[in-house]
Amino acid sequence: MSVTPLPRRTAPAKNVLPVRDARALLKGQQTKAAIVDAALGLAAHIGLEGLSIGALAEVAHMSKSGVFAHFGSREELQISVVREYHARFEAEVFEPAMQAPRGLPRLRALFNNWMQRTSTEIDSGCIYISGAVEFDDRPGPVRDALASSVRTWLAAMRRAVVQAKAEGHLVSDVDEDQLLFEIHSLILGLHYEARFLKAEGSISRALRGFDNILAAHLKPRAALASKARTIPAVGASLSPRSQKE
Amino acid sequence: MSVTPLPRRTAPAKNVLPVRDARALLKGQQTKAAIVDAALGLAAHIGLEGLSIGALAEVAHMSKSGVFAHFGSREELQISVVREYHARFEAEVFEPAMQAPRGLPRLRALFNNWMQRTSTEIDSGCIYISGAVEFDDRPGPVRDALASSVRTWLAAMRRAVVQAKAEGHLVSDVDEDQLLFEIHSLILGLHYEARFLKAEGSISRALRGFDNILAAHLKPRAALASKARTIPAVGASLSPRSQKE
DNA sequence: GTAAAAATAGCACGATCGTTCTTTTATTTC
DNA sequence: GAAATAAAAGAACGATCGTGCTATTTTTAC
Repeated sequence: MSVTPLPRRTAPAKNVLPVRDARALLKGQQTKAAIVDAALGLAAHIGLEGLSIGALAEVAHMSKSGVFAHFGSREELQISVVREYHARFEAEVFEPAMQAPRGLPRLRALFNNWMQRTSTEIDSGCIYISGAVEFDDRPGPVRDALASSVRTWLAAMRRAVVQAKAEGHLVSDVDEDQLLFEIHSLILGLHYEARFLKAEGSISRALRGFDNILAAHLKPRAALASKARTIPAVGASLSPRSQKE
Repeated sequence: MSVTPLPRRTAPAKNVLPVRDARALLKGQQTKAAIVDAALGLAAHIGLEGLSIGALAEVAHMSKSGVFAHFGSREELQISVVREYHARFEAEVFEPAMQAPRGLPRLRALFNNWMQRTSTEIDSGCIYISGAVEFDDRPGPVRDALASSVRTWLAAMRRAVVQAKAEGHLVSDVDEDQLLFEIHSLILGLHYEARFLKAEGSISRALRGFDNILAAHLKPRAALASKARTIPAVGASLSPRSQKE
């Protein structure tokens, strides 16, 4: 909500057009980021559709019009929230898992982070799940942004499955789309049980489900130690290019 | 929407208090049923939270206050919708499956009907899934009604698993809660892929997932033909009592 | 038929919604 | 510093929300 003001630039650039980088954001960009942050917290609880500019202005300690001016429309605000969620998902779920060695370990890491993000964390309402329900019958740019982000993430998971096959950790006749579907389903089951039914032990059921799925496709004695450990790439991104190497 | 008026009773009962049964509903009850029917159709598309009395009045060709008078509050309307969905779910998913012989066949039938209800049918937005997302952070009577219905249904599915074990179709060390979780997850995955991502082949992926789950727990050569086929109970209900026998 | 009762419509209320326009304040540029 | 510009606030709009109250119409009971 409150963003500590950054120190002013002591030596202003000589350019006619001011250089605005991450360290010296214009005031407007700072507050916009703060608004989106607050909006994300709100949307995690009441959904993208429940997000109202009035309520957002209140938690951001601003006027309605002050908030509105940054986006121009409620739809643009919702899209900004989706984009921000995408960025955080990438930074907190995808990137840390890229540190794990390629193949099964990385797939496990991705699944673990995904589980945590979906059910355990504070403000853990998952926009990708609640948004899917809110926008499955509602075409438009918000739905498009949401679907695009989800597909990007699912594609990343799919690549991890393909790699686990390539590394010889999984048998070669495994259907990656089927595996992806079953894994994704477990996450949805976890979210449902943990957040709505408030059931105990959902995490361990999801974990066991993951093991059950993989058990059917594990190479009997995979050359887990024989393969050289690849050094994880820095600055990994959800886009396929950087996960390639 | 339109309910064909029932023929008047030709011979009115002699009782002081009129006997009102299903064949001779008071006008009010008829229109209330019609309203709830329209509300269910609306809620299937835009969710229980998106349901507004004004929009409902419009599709029901009534005035706002005319609709409102039947429920007294929006919350009561939402609860009525949940109850109606419960009744239909029981009639269209549970009861037909009870015709199948106890054990694995019945479990399969339940899953098949569940899949169909969730993804295939017209107006197929599932209140149990959308409602879970809308009310996971919102305590109150609507959430309670929703959770109660879902738990009743999940308990029925669980009994079917237990029976499949008792019938010797599944190995005896199967964890029914784990199995139930994984099956439920498949339904959620199907709903997500089919309704939000508009993916092709979701049904067959869910079916294959179901087979994969069961494959790990199937009795090698179960006495499928040796067991006597039990005659299905008439008037089966989601409540455990009537499924017992 | 008539009288009682139930069902529905009509109207208005305060609140909140997203949005627009104008004015004031804060920040940047020089 | 002053001038130019960006950011935020303020006020108001038409719409819609759920809900209450009062008529009017329709259905019941006799």
